[in-house]
Amino acid sequence: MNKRLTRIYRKLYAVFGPQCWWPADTPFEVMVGAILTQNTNWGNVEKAVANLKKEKLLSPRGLLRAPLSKIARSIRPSGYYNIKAGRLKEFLGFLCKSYQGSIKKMASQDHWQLRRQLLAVKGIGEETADSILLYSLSKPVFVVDAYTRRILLRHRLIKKEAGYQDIQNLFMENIKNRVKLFNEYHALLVRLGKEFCFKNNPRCRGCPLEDER
DNA sequence: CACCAGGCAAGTA
DNA sequence: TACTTGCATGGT
Repeated sequence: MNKRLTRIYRKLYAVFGPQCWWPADTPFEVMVGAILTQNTNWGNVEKAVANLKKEKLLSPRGLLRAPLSKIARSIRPSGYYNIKAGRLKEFLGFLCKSYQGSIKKMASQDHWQLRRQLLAVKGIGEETADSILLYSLSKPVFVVDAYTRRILLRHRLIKKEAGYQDIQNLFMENIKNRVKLFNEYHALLVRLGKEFCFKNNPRCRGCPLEDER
């Protein structure tokens, strides 16, 4: 157990409390949200998801049936809407071909195997795959995103050359392998990042980890 | 006006 | 392998 990572988690949890991620009504909604939130503000994703619900498109069958143009129109607020509409279709194609459109069948697959399959889908990279595994299917996989990298860099826990796998391994080899822990830890890092760790403007004033650096 | 947000793929050298 | 670029909306 890495003391530093454990201490940071305890401190964040003490300050912010449980984050209860992922904010969605169904596992499928989590998967769709994971694709829509790529390099995009979450508030815009919520608007897109609301549109999909309104159009009755937020289900495997709904998205499968709908033409690309209709999906694109619905998810417009989330940005990159043409790209993302295609990515949703790609994902649906995978879900149907490999698991007959059944989330349940998908969930019963070994998660490292499933991770490889997801990465083979055009439009699903490491963060999106891991978000689906952890937040939709409750698999013990740590999610790494831009905030995670930025925060670890500022605390000198990683080098700037560290890749996704390096960062994921750092967590998975040094904290307890629990879904609940992975879930809350990543969500807390995002929470911290949103409030105190901007790209070119680290707002250290008042940051709960001020004395950690 | 500039910059940012819970990335990814494709092109280039 | 290691950059670079396109994709796009909405908030600050």
